Amino acid sequence: MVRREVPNYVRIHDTLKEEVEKGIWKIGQRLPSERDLAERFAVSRMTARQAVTALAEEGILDRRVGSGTYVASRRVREKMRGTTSFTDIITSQGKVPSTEVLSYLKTAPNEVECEKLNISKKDLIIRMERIRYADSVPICFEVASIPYSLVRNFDKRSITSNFFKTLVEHDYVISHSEQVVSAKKASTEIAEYLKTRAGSAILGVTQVSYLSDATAFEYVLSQYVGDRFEFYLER
Amino acid sequence: MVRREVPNYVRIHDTLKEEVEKGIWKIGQRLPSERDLAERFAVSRMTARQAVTALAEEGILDRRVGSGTYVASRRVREKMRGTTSFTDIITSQGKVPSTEVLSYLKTAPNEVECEKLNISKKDLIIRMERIRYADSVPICFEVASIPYSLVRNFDKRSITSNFFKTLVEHDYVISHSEQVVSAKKASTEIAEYLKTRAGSAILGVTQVSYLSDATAFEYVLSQYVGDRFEFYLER
DNA sequence: AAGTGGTCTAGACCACGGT
DNA sequence: CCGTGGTCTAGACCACTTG
Repeated sequence: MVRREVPNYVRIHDTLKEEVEKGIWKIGQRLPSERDLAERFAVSRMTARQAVTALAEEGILDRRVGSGTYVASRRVREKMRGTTSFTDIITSQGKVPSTEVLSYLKTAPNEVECEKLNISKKDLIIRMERIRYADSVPICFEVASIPYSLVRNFDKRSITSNFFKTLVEHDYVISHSEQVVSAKKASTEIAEYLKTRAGSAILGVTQVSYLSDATAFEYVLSQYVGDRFEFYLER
Repeated sequence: MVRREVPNYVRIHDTLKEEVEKGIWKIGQRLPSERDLAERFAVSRMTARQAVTALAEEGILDRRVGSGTYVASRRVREKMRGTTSFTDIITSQGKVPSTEVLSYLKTAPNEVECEKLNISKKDLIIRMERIRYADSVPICFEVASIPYSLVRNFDKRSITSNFFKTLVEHDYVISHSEQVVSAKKASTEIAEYLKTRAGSAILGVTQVSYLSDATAFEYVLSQYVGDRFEFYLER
């Protein structure tokens, strides 16, 4: 066996996923059987199967016993992704997302930030306030806090825009996030930022995101204008 | 091979899960290796592995390469369960949940109900309005709609209380649900039901639940008092 | 060095669906 | 009937941790 950096089943998974995205396999179309895929990739059926299993769990493929494996509908595929990023959600609605950075500070963490990020009061954080827009309409005000130790060597732009992507490019492995969703009323300050009235309904989301070693790398407090945004979830 | 109703790996999964719940394997304790489990259940390692894989994906077990498979912490296990039922959430906060049924009708569906439940205007539904309490404090007003065809042979009580359990007992297989979460303000009527002020913040959740054959079996519109309830999610 | 989980093989039999 | 996915076997080698 040749020395591999990536397991065969991951390679097959990625290849098939790419082929579905490129439209080589159309929605609803039947893929080659597991036996044929095994032959194509020169692996055993169990290995090909492991790749297909992952794709089916991601909602990209749909298995039917006795019939075959099919490309799942786009609707199912998008649903399976679950709550996606702000950028993705706005884009999928045919609108143009944008972000205004109101502030960007290197500072000492407050008590909530210490607790959520599991750091000490002596540590430092980057704290930034942003407003997110869809077609120039303000949708969300958010405060993001990031341990400074993690981003010491990053430039500002790689933190303020697509921070997740930056982390991945530096070989950090993002694991999961916890969210708490609640409803409240807009404060005068927030209402002004979001061009709505004080006391209007706000959807509040606090999110803590973790790396694979269980380090909390970001704590975000978001406030969405109630009548301009809603979350879709599936379980 | 003996005729099986249940695959071996499911049987092994269920047995191990039960043993973890009973405390036969304590939190943090190492389980027998996959090879030992295979021997114990008289199956191949791949089959034992399939059971352990499922348990690891459920967050019940924690695999460590080169070390072993361990019982995950309760915290992880509970988080993995994701948003649980109202009853579970309230109970876990040490409060007593209760439900008041305001109305229970067999009636024609409105347009939203037809769309969400994928039925025709000629079909009938059961529609019920309920208020849910934690320690006698109103938390939520909800309207639930269920296709009548599905519950023709059920008595009222088996529908109004723990409907999901009733379905399972009648061999229906519940698959998944879709939810949309939003924030709005309380109407005068809802505020009265929930003993709060008109215009106070409300967390709105609409949920459509599906059986394994993709039949929608329940559409629920819930309105939670914003300052008495919040949702926890993990992805 | 010994044991663990991660990956993989080259087969096999089954129930189910009709591509 | 024939091909499909679902399940299963009895091995194997690897990289990793050290119970």
